[in-house]
Amino acid sequence: MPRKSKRPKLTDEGFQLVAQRFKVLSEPVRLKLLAVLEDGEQNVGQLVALTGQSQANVSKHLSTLVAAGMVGRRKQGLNVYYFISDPQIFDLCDLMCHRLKEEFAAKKSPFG
Amino acid sequence: MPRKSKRPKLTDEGFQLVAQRFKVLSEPVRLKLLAVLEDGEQNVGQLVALTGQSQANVSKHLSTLVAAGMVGRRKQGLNVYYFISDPQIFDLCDLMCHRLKEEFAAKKSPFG
DNA sequence: AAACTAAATAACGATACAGGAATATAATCG
DNA sequence: CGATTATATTCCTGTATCGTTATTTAGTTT
Repeated sequence: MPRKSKRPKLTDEGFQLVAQRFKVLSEPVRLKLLAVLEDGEQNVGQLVALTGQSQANVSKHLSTLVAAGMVGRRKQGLNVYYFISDPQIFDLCDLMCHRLKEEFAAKKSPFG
Repeated sequence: MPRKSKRPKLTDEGFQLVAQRFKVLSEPVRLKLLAVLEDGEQNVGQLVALTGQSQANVSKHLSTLVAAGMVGRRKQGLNVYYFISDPQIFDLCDLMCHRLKEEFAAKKSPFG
């Protein structure tokens, strides 16, 4: 059955933009970075320690998140602090997690 | 500033699952297929016509969507009809689009 | 300035995935 | 049964991207 609420259809460019944005969230390390940053800003060294990823890798993923406008940066001395600049992202993650929780309701779940 | 609502942190496996799911939505053709299916079920031939993609490509993307549990299939004679099996997906897309609309508010927008 | 530290970038190999062309499967029709 | 139609799958090529190592840049300290 069709959906009730009519939604304006996107142009091809629109689909591409939305897809690009989903792609940013389609990487476990980036999701982990976002999750850590949800508790407050952290510098790169801290993020390396908290995620267990290499410094180079963390830096690259942070660049991606900044480019997507999801995260902001603030330089302070030698350190660079990153912070969530688009908290709406967590609404997306919540929705996704909610659905996954339903699927895993019966099994042993990776959701704390 | 930290977020107010405490959310349970995911395990590494959890992050991977969420990422996998976002990845399914990170492809313009798949988004277009979902958008078309929102108006009601369609068979592969119709989807090929409506998306302008090759039959093989449509078939492959549909497999991905089925594997992710987002669409279902129903065989009828020679035709196979696909339909949305997880309407919550559109909530995700709406959230994403809403955010993008804000960003594009001033410019010429690809959102009809 | 030289030495040191934190972070970013470059270069590389490996893997994943989109899309095209060709082929295979499956259901229908004659 | 053979032919035909709709869909799926296989094989291939190009491209993107993850992660590592090494290097570079920027800021600090002495």
